[in-house]
Amino acid sequence: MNPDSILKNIARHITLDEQEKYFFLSLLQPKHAKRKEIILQAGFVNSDSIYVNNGVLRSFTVDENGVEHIVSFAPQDWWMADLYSYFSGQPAVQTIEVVEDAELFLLSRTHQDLLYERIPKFERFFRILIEKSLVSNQQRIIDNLSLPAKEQYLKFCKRYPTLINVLPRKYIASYIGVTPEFFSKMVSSLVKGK
Amino acid sequence: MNPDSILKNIARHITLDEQEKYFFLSLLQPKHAKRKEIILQAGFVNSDSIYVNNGVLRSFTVDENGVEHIVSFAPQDWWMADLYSYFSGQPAVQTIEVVEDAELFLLSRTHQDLLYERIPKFERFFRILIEKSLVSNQQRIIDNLSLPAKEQYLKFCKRYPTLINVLPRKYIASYIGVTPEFFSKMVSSLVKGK
DNA sequence: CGTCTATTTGAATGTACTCAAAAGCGGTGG
DNA sequence: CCACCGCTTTTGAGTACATTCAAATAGACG
Repeated sequence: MNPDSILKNIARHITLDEQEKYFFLSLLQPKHAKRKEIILQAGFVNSDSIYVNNGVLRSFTVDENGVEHIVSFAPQDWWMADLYSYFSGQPAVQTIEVVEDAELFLLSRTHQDLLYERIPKFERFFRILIEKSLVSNQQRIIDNLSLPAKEQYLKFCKRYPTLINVLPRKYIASYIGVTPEFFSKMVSSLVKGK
Repeated sequence: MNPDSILKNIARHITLDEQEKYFFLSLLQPKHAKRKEIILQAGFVNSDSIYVNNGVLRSFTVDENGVEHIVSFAPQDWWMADLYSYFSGQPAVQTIEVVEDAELFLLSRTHQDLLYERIPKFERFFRILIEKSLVSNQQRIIDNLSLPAKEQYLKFCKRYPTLINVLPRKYIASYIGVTPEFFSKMVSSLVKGK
């Protein structure tokens, strides 16, 4: 499995020499995973940060009525985890599942701590990741409060153009927070004009 | 203005000696602010982290129809900022306003960087703060997707018991994402029994 | 006491949901 | 290659949740 992409991902924020690169890569656990495969099951502790080398993941919760709610998608070059569980050590509230066959790199919490110790720059790297997630989560909350479903969908299209034709529509519906039925009607009303 | 509370806040995550405490406090700018006062105006760059020594703040955005949407409240002992602006240096999307007369400590970005340099432990402190915000924001997104307005309100009551009788109801309505009119009907239907 | 703002109430409307059923689509095995 | 199965998407009717607009009522403060 080719680690070029993850090294490039890191190089965007911090600079590593050859030895550091090597050490970092030695901490990763590569994993191939097929569509529908569960990477993390809600209720279990999430002890890995997951990097998506290619493929697509989704994370979701299941409410008391058994309805799934998609929290986020992770396309190529994204990191994913149930951060609540990851930070607190408590059982995860989210499930992480493969949407499109994927090559992943797993970085365990233990290895991550080791990494911080040996190459403190990585503190900075992951801090920046977290900062960015926080900002984008906040923006999502704002959109949720401000925008009707239609506009949230349009925004989604702009933001994840590569995902629109890859994801089942019902996943997009769930992400936006509407039923698949309503989503279908909404999209067809958009196409027809207005 | 008494800095005991902010020192206790920090002591929850990192340990400081007397000299470090003194240095930290020297970087803070105390500020008294009255109800309705704007601490940060959307459109301007947010270059301070704001600690609420007492009183209450709110942050909100204004949509294209001029409707306010409350992103978060900061009661006593909380930190607040427009993190998008703070991290990126771009104009803020949120406005921060005083809800109850407040005593604040402002920590400028410059001073915060100085702090990181002189007392690296603070990197850890603020990283933990950000991690916690991220987790709670994610939980809010999940609630938004999963729960009807009624249950979101009940959850809000449990989570911020001290705020319920302090905040104007229309602020809580806005935070939850409903109109004040609907909120009023919803609450009275809850009181009457189901 | 009067003014300003927050809250409540009501009627009409719109947005989104539920349930049921039909239609589409992709893969698999005969 | 076609028929069937399982799953996704669409369609429609009826319903529930939430909004808008207008107006009345209640509170807070000078």
